[in-house]
Amino acid sequence: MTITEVSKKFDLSQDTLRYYERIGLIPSVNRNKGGIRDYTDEDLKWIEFIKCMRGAGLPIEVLIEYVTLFQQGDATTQARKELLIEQRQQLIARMEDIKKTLELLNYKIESYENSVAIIEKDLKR
Amino acid sequence: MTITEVSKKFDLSQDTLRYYERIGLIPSVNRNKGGIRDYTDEDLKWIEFIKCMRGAGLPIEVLIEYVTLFQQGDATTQARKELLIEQRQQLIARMEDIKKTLELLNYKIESYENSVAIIEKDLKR
DNA sequence: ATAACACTTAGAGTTAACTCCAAGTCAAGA
DNA sequence: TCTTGACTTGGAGTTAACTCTAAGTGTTAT
Repeated sequence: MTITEVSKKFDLSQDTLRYYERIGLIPSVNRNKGGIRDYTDEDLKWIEFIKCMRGAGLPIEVLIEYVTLFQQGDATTQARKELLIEQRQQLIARMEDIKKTLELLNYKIESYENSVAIIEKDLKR
Repeated sequence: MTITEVSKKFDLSQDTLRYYERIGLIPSVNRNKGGIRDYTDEDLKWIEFIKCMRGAGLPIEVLIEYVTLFQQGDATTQARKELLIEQRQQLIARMEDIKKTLELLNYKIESYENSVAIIEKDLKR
């Protein structure tokens, strides 16, 4: 699969895909005779995983570490697991923040609804 | 209340507090005779609100717009309400992303648990 | 064969959100 | 009086995560 196809499939710019590869956020992609990237299914799996994690806000640095550990083989499974558990904790905390903020937003929006209602009542007088 | 006290109360650096004021993210704070900031309860309310919103990731630009609208008075209540509704939408979307990612993380962690279990079984042979 | 186009690399530039720094002011204590 | 320390301002520097540019190569359509 070419970079153009991958870019469309995942809605990531070609620049971003090359950048991710350059910094080691995805394992390096094979080139064909002409030196052009040819993504394998394995590569696509990585991209999907990384895109999901980035979408939730996991830092690139942490994800690079995960990929690096992965490439070091079976000796690092424990470390990888711990890394994921740590990130899960962070995500749960983020979710709590968002929930709290959503409640406050709901409350504020409701009060705006009430005050708008009052203004409208005023207009009808 | 002095900037030191506010900084401690909300766990925001003095630099951040001054920065927020400078860019109009909080309405400007009164100074005493010596030119030193003296935060009112009203100011604290704003800081608490902004801190909550920033904690959930609302962009500074949007929050500045909200503060600006607020300072323009009652004519902007409708616009402010719409702004909050829009941001609520965004937050709900963020939350969905995080939920999806949490599920994937849970699944991955579980598989690491299983593979570790297998390794341990191997060791016992 | 030549033009058009997608691709390559290395490296510079951008954006958001701080964070730090320098130079200066002012009140309070030794 | 002198020094200490918290504060002031304006502006420069930093970090993360892209995003863009330039210069060059290789494949395809006319």
